[in-house]
Amino acid sequence: MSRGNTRQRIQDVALELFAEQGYEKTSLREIAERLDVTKAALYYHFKTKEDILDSLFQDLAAKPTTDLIAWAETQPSTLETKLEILRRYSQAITGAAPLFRFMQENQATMRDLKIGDHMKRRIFDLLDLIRDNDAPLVDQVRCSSALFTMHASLFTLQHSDVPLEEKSKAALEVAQELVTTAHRGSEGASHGDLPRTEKKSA
Amino acid sequence: MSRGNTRQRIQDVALELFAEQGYEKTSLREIAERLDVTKAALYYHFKTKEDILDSLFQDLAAKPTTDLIAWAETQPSTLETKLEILRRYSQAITGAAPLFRFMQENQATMRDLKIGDHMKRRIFDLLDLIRDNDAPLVDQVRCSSALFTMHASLFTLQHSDVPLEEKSKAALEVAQELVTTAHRGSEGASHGDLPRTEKKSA
Amino acid sequence: MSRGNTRQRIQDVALELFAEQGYEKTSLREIAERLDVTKAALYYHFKTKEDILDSLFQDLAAKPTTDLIAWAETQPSTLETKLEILRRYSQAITGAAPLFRFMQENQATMRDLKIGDHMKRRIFDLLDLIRDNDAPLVDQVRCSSALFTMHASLFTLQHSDVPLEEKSKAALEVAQELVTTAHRGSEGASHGDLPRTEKKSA
Amino acid sequence: MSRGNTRQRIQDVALELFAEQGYEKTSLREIAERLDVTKAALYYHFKTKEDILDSLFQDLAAKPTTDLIAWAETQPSTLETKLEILRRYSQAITGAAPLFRFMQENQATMRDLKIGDHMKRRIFDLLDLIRDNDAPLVDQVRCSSALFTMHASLFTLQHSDVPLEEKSKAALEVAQELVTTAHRGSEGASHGDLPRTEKKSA
DNA sequence: GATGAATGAGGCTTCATTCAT
DNA sequence: GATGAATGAAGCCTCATTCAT
Repeated sequence: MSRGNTRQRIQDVALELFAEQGYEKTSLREIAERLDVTKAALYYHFKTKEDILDSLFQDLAAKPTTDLIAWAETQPSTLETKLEILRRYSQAITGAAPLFRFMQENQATMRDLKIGDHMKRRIFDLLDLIRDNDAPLVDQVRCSSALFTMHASLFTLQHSDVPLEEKSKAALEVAQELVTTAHRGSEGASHGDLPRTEKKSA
Repeated sequence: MSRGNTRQRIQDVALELFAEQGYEKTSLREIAERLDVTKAALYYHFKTKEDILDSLFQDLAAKPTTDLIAWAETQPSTLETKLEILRRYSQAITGAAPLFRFMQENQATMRDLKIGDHMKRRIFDLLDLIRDNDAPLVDQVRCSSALFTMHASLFTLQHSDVPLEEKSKAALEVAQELVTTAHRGSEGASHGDLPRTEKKSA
Repeated sequence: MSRGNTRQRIQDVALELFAEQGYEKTSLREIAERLDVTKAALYYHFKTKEDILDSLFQDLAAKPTTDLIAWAETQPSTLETKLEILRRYSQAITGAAPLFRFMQENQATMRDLKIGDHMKRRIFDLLDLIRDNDAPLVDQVRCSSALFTMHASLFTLQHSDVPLEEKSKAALEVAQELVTTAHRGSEGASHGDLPRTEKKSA
Repeated sequence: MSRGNTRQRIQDVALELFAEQGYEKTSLREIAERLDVTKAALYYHFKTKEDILDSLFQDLAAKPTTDLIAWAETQPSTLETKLEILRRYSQAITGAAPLFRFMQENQATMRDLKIGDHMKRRIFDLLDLIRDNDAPLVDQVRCSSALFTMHASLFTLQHSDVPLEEKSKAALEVAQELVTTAHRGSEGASHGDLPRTEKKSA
């Protein structure tokens, strides 16, 4: 019956509960009960509670974000690259939505967790690829905001009627618009026409 | 020395610790020790742990946001009004920064707390005053994003060198820009002069 | 009923159980049950399990041994002094018999405990006051043996019929004899005949 | 490589860890990990944790001590015999040093272990062969002390610079001296002045 | 206005052991 | 000859809360 899949099942249930209730409020007892297994069984598969979370991070978020950053670092720092970074990041987030939701909503907790540091570093790396450190503060905020928009729009608000994918698409659009504006700004320059990001969707 | 101000001191320390470490990870023991007082003393001033948090909310966030919403509801739903809402909200946030930071970073926890509901309601009220429910999804995301931008820019990122007030100002600017874009979009078409917030950085 | 004496009662029961069963095999649950109190109550009075043991050490063994060493350091390093050290140490041990028995029988455990170090240091201090570092190995062993004799004779063997005080006295006597022999040896001296330790009593 | 020797390797590692850390604090997990084997493998070779210890006792200590006692029982109860017993016991101890060290340092634990009883019996048997039950208490303590001296001198003190064998030799010498003194005393008989050790305290 | 003492619930973790394969 | 998976018991500890004083 419970063949080799227990580890996976633990991860599934844990992610669900962590995302739903938060890390602290989810006890190993609860996870175990949900799986009809003893707490000790969890410890056969994972060394600590934090380890369960770490494994989720490794399995769901580590590779995509690492790959994205690696790819981005080989690209020229053009607007097109930045927009593509956002698009790919949007995909990464959507592909591991519950985990990213968890991170959004448990930031205080994350500060003492290994994955807190990991993620922080990665997000800063992304940010650095998107923004220009010499640009005016407003432009930098635009870029941060681009990232937060994607995080927050998906999880914080529950336009429950709208499917995730549409929200994701809309968030990406707004994020790209923000980065475009920032990019245009830091380039200095005069160009008659506005960054009509809306064109894309037209 | 510690005359009638113990209640206040409890609030101060609690807010500091809640913001720094999160709600769950801050124990009453810790608060009491910091004040050189017994846990039981806390219970003389507050009925429960959650009560301490609620009192902070009442004292720091309730009035400003309630007032803001009340005021906003008496205004016409013009772009100017919306921009003013953002400005005032920016002030409210900055005036109670640690508390808002706490909310940002403890969203999962907030879900089971009274003030979680309170704040959620208020933010949705604000959102409703800013966005047009019939507008395209992208515009709605712009408006949400405006709010999140103000929340997130202040607390999540540590441009530690930049003073809070400048960050606050920049965030407001981006937020207003987002709402302006959204507004322009939902109004359909023709409007002679854009609220070119970008001018400032020019 | 349980007025201010709970702390004391915890110590009493703990010492009894630690001595009887060993440190690891005595659980806080057991101590609590014996006192008809909850485990949490123990934690009101002591920060950790180890703390209970430490407090016993402080209350029963620290002062006597510290005093003894302090006194001994003010004395000349004569045989009389050494014999008096043994006498006083014998008293210290007998006065805190269960604790010393505990130490004897839980040496492996003591290695990871704070009091392990403390006691080790103290015993080595005593040893240094009794033996001569330049003396032949045999004499050094005599001195160590003197100390061990007092420890071991009291607790390891259960001549259950013989009262503690007589055992204590006999052990002291043997210990003093050993140190006397050692002392005579290190004093140089020429004695054609074998180290007839027996001479001493002649 | 690891042919039929796994059982042996388990014993080796277990003895090392038991002696180093104590019985309770050494877990089967730790032993298994050191051997790069699963805990379950240990159970193929031994029925319980205690069984591992017992096997060590059987393989290292049982035969030598049994033989020693058997031999001693065939001998006349002269001083020479006693001194020879000590010599042989010294060899036994030195030959299984880690195991004897373990016993020394885990006496509390040994009380609930099968080998605790075994060893206790054996040591008492030895003691009975060495001492005279009708002798004065002091002489009996001398004999116990002789045994303890050999145990303790080897393991408790770390004259780390002195090689084990020299310590062993010195300890044996002191032990023999103690027994000699005791023997001369219990022989009662005619020697002008008794070993009136009590004089000292007079 | 606050303390001292205690509780009950529950947290994470570790252990020796089992058993089907 | 050994593993993989799991269990049940128990360990230490922390927490929010209560209440008599």
